[in-house]
Amino acid sequence: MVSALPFARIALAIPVPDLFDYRVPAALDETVVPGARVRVPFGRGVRIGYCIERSAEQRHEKLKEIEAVLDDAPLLEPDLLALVQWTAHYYLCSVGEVIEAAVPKAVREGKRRSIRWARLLPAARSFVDRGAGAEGRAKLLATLRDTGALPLKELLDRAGAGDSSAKTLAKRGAIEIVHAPTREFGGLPDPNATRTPTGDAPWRTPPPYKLTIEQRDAIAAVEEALNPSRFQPFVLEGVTGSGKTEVYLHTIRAALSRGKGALVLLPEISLTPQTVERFRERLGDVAVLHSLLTPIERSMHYGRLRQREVRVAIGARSAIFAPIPDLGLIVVDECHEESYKQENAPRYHARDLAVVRASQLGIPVLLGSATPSLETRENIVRGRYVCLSLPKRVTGHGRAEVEVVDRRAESADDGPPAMLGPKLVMRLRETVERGEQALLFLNRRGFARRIHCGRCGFQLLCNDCDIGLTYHKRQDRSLCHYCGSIRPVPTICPDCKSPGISRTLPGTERIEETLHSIFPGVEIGRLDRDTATSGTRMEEIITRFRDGRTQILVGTQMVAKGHDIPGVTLVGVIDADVALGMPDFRAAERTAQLLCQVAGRAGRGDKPGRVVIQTRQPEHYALEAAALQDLERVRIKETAVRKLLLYPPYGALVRVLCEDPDEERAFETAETIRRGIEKMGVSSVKVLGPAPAPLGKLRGRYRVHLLLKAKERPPLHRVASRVAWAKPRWSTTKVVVDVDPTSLM
DNA sequence: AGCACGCCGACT
DNA sequence: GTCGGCGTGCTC
Repeated sequence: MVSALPFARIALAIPVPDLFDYRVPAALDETVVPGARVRVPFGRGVRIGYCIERSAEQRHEKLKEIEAVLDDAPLLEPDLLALVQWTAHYYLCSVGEVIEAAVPKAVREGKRRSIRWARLLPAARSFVDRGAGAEGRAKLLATLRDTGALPLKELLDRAGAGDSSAKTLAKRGAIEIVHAPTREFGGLPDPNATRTPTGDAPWRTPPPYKLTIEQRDAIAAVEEALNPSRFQPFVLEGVTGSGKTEVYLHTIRAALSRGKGALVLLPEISLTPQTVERFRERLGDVAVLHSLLTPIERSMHYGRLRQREVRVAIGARSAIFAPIPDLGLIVVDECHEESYKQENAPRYHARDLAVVRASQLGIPVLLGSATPSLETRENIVRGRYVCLSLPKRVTGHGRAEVEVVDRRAESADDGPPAMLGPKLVMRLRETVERGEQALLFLNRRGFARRIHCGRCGFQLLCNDCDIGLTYHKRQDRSLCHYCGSIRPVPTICPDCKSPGISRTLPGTERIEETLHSIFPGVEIGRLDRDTATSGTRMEEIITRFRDGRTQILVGTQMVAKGHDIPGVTLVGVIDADVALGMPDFRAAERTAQLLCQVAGRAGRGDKPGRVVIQTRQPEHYALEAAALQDLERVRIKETAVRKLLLYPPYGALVRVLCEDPDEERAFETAETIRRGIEKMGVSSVKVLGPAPAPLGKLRGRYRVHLLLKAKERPPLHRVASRVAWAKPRWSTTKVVVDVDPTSLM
């Protein structure tokens, strides 16, 4: 008997800082252990919670008793329990809230419709039986030979054998027993799937090409941290096509061959069937966790990982909490991607949690990107992260030639500039005439971003949001890109009754139309949220482009990030100033990253690529950096400003957002919070605001924010914690505390 | 977060 | 008269 502490501290999915204490009845004394899922009385109902620790001290008058423990074994292993607690503390939310985000709903609610299946293994063919009980085993095998796989219970019934026969067969390698959903939920995932190889870990299919020296060096560096295992973050820096994935695959295999599991994080957007297939092809069975899974499928993958039936998990943000026993390696691909930051509670950053989880476990973590963030770069400079570079493109072609076009010069003579300037049109024409393909990027969808009166200046705005409506021509309607509300477009100005309604600031829809008129007969494609309405639609558009049917493809972020869009000989950036003009201290960095990413699509096969970037600020360092494909320039340029203003990576940032349908209340709340902070007298924490957020109103709620900055994190965390757990004066006001915000909108 | 209690306005 | 709006407080 280990401990018999009389109480247990339970995490519930309620946004209060404290755990809830309960008395542990004698019957449950041995099963209420940290990580156990329990049912407890709460208020006048019951709830599911998680034991965080046992305790000796009664810190509450009247304690209720735990009603039941809901699983045979604790649901959360010690490693995840530690991660979940760290997350709650750091991001200022309750442990229960983190668990709610970490564990699939169907698992939390115990809806695991998974059963034990028996499946025939190849070894059964050459299986020679001997010893006692051979008869039962033979019957069992014969039954299984007809079907390949059966639910264990059904198999035993049909064969009239006991489950000890099955156990023996499993031990001798003739069959295996795996957890999988019941037949009505899809049965075994793939009866013929190869299990993730362990032991000698042979490739399921061999590598497609010989590794470069840089790849081999990178793999060796990670392997060195794998054996013996130690905490070490690595940054794998390399452009698209430089062979990052091959490094992931080799290092994962190295982890597997040491009996360890591996976790791969990808941005949701690049978690496509092709990517997943690539991992499956080489590694065998992997658990895939993405947003389109049904609850039961999620639950199934969760169970298979927990049972060690699969040793590799691939998933988006929330997969950072995947239950992988003996985790040996974490990979975060495209680690600069902002989609790793969750934009609602718990507002964690999966890339940062990956480093935390690796540190807690004492294992290496591999952060891959062509354009690592300044935070990551700074960690390299400070020697915390080891940088591994893959400079060359495996596929051969060299760096693209980048032309930065000054749109002010182009438009000097004849009136307002066309979105497609003469230089870009010329390059497009050359490309089309050569029968090659071009990719055009504009970070603005719809036909026109601004609908306004040419006479009095009236602009059509959203009723609920502080933003102008965008005209969409195909639907002939205007819509709000934040709340999605739709309105008809007036033909006369509602203000001055003049008939001159203008639609300016062209988006991708408009560009597509213009291209049709400039290049009649040429197939033009468009890839944005309006055309790629589903995964299938998106694949269709990309496939048409890959096949060469589409000659020019226009698109938003979608053409820059993720998605397997092939290289082209011309990449055009229609308006680099869109990203540069964002009201955010990261605007320059983001612009440079984005431009480098689109430019990275230029060059195909042995044909060199050409990039044309249109801008009104050609002298801006973000554009210089993009032209030279050198993000280090951005880091060096930004250093002074960010140091001075205490912005990351030279300071820690917390954003406090106050929302209320009443503007006055939103502002008052922010003001009260500011005064409260000042009263704390923590001089090292600087408070900016209250100020209206850049999106001053969203979905009918006014938004006022504060920005808290500090050179050192601990005092900032203390202040932020006070703010996070204080109750606002009005029940209609929502106060959001965002630690390490990525968006300041 | 839920959920109940409680206190004021406009309906059968 | 009461139905229901949401503002307030509590949950171990």
